Amino acid sequence: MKLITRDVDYAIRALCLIAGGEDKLVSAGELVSVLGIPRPFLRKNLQKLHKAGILNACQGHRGGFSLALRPDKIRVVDIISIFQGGFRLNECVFKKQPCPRRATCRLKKQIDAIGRYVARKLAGITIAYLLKG
Amino acid sequence: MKLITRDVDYAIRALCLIAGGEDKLVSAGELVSVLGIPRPFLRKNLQKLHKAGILNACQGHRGGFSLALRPDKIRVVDIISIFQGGFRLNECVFKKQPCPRRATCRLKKQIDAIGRYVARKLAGITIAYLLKG
DNA sequence: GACAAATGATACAACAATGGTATCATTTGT
DNA sequence: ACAAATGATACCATTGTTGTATCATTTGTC
Repeated sequence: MKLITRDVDYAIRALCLIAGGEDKLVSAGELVSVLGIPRPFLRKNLQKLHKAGILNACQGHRGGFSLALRPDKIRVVDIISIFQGGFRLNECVFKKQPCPRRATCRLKKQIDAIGRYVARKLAGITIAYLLKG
Repeated sequence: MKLITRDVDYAIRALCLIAGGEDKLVSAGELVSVLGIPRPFLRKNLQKLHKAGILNACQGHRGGFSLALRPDKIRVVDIISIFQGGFRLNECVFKKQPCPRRATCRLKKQIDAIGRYVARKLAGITIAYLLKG
């Protein structure tokens, strides 16, 4: 039950590095050598960030990636959404049926509230925030 | 990234029912017929709750389960711990190495704080609370 | 004591999610 | 033309979740 999975963690590290480059293009190769992360996995994940509109990509020789958004507009909750198809801590275990008992629905209400809190917190953490440490 | 998995959900429902029985023994069969849950799975999970000291079990004819603790002493966070071997929302993705970059550790601090908050909330939800809805 | 109804223990299996590989096509600076 | 980069896609290994199956043991009832 990890909040931050590997792909998300890698993505955040990569975004921090790319943000440090100040609009200079950063290639997957450079990121791999700095981060020590499996290259094909990182490449796949960078492509996802590109498709999601977080990164600009330039193909060809001397190509690479740069941020498509300002670092203070890139939020951890968005990265999680990209890699997990939306952020929810509280998917109902019973998708079809209505919850069989009231007690469980009372639980669901609490879990929903916790989920909203976590999402709000994760929306407050941006790449800019992580950089200025 | 579900906070409540099926086994935990089933366990909570079962505990609510058993708590309703007021120290009467409740058998797996009764729980199955009320909850509509796969019997062998429920049985396995009830055994876990027994080993964890949440349930008393009586073998033999007319046997079954009863609560080993008062309903206000059984917390959702404990049930999660039993089925997932401890509650943590924030396992470090890099177990061996220290976190390679400071930004990531700054993230970790935030995630840790969120994890503590969630654990505290889940410790506030007890079987007694769910029943008195 | 025999029997049936219950739990105890344990091993196995199907499925999905996570983490990672491999390959080939395409683009582009030199 | 060539090399260095990304784009697209398919595949694979490991792990966690969600069960199933089996047999042994206990115990109330006849």
